[in-house]
Amino acid sequence: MNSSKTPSSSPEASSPESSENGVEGGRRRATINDIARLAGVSKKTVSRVINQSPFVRDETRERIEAVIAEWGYAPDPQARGLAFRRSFLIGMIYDNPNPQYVVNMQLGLLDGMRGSGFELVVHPCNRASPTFLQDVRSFVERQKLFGVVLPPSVSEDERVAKLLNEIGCSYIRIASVELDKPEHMIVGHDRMGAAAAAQHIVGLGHKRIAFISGPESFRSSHERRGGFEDGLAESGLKLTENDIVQGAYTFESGVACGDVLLARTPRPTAIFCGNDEMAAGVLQSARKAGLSVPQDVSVVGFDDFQIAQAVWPPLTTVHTPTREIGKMAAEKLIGVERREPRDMTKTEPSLVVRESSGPVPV
Amino acid sequence: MNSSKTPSSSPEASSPESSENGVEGGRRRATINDIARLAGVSKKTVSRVINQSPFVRDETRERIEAVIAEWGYAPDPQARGLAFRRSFLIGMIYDNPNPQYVVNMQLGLLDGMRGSGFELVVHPCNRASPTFLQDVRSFVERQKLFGVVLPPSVSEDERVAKLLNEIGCSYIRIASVELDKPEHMIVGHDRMGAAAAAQHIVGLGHKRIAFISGPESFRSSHERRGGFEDGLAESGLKLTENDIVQGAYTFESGVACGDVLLARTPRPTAIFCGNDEMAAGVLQSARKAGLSVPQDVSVVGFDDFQIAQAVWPPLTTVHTPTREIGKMAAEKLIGVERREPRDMTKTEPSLVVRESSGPVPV
DNA sequence: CTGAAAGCGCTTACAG
DNA sequence: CTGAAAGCGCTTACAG
Repeated sequence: MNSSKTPSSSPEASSPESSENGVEGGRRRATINDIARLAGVSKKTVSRVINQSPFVRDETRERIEAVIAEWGYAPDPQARGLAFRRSFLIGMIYDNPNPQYVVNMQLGLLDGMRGSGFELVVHPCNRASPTFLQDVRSFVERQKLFGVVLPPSVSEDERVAKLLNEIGCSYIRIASVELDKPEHMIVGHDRMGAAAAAQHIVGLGHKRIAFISGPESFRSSHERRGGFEDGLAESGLKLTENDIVQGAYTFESGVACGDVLLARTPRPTAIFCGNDEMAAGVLQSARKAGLSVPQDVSVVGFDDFQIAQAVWPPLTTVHTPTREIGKMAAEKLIGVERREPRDMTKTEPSLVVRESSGPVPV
Repeated sequence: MNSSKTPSSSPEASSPESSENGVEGGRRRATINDIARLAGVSKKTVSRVINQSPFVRDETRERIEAVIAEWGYAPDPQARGLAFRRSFLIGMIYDNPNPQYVVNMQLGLLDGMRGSGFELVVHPCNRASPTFLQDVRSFVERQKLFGVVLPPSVSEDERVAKLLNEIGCSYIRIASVELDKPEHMIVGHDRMGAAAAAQHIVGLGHKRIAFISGPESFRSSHERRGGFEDGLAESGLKLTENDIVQGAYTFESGVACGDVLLARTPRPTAIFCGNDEMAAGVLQSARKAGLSVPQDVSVVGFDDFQIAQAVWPPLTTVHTPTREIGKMAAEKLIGVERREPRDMTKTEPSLVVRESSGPVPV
């Protein structure tokens, strides 16, 4: 059994390399003791400077900071974490299947953590696993995580939030609705984006409009549908039961739903899809049916991931600022004070008009 | 200046939450001292069990393991790392711009690390930055990384390998050619995949064949080109200077190169592209020129990322087992002994024939 | 095969 | 405003 729960390369077991590791290029890294000695103070005072304590005379602080800078000293996060009983690691726990989303979210979190000394540990998971909660718990507890960021759909799992509260781990939930206290939330405002899509479609003169929804289990499915209906309502339009088809946020489900909708008589002249993947699927379906987009039918997506520009015609879609949202989440988690007030418009979705939408056919 | 190099939420500065953190749900986690006491041995002996030392009597070991299991004890990686002078974190340092690649690589690394107690810290970087090497160095040294995995193109940077050797950090380079000692390499065999693509194209009867290359700075560009030429050579065909156009592995460069190639007289009847992105671009270009794929021109890609199936027609391409390669890299780094011998065919690229390639037009 | 002492590099009370 | 002592949870020599 090599599935032991501890790293297996131990010193006593067998480590051929360990002997040569002592002889590294360059001199030993400075420690807090070195800095204290060099600055002629106790290590506690150096510690105060590191931790930005106000109880240090300016003169002393400057002297210490000079020594720190001269030696390029950086405190050991491991030792600091051991004493703090809390590491300087941020966990991202997620099950979102879209690579573009995942990568943009990671980049955003890293943006928000830059220069802070924190590092990002990634932790994909499976919410359906019987050991899911136990996995999350042991991940958080073993690493003594400073905090975790939860994108959808993990963010929508109340069991996870409850667990995190119980074990006293800071967390930020990213979701399309306010699911928790404000200090734990970054909200995406999917409704606004979907409403903008509705207005765009209505503005083009469409009346026979269909909606392909994401899966029931995602809050964003409901928000995007709700926002779309809000937008239509402004022009006095509304979706009937029949106008809504249930997809699964996948390309294949988009093809299937497209097949259903495009076979109808009368055919819808515009289809709003819960995400780009499904919109790309509808494009595929239209091609099979010999229909032109947007001449015969307009198609609008949501997310503005790369696929939106790679398909033909390029998709009109709702851009979501995933990376910016990630940045905000990280900043909130680690408690960064911002110079400028937050510009809320930067995290709002916005409509991007491309070539997959056009006037209603005559 | 909040750009201090240490986490800013310090106890002395201002931490409103810190007081309530002491009162967490449930009892304190067990430590090595608890286990030692409960098992009636010294902590050193518990340590020996944790580290799989052979110098423990079987009876003693079993008793200790029983206590460990009963209490669900897991050693604190932070304390262990402090004593070891080495953390149990694996870094992935990368600059590959493709989200699908990045996510699959991460998943593969995680596959290889599962159950080992290691965690994955992600570290995107910019090789062109003047502080690049310094950034890598301080990341590795500060976190006392157990080791790092370098996908292309970071893996191709000799300065990074040199640095890592100097500071004594284990590393695995993932590349399309053997750039280093075998213990530091996982090789992708891009040549084989490109040769298979050539054979497929030749088999379809094509003679006027063009190649869109990736950027000079990526080794894979050269390997894919070389492999393609090898494959053609088997049938006595060869590429002239004129048949090769230089792209940049991006969708846009694919469009541009497609525009150039498809405007020629006589037009090539088949185009092999260095990756899927560029192949998707060529599809776009063909559409603009009013050409049908594969009736007028066959297009073949490389990678088999999602885009290959989302475009129309779906791309014939070379599938690369990114995730499997990541798994091997992680296993090699942490020194996992494998039950079965490695199945090399699992890391070889393989041709996937879809609808973007067909017989040469008559 | 097993253990007591010292140490990894920090921070926490507690003094002054 | 500053410091000496003890401790965070492990592992390393060194003994036996």
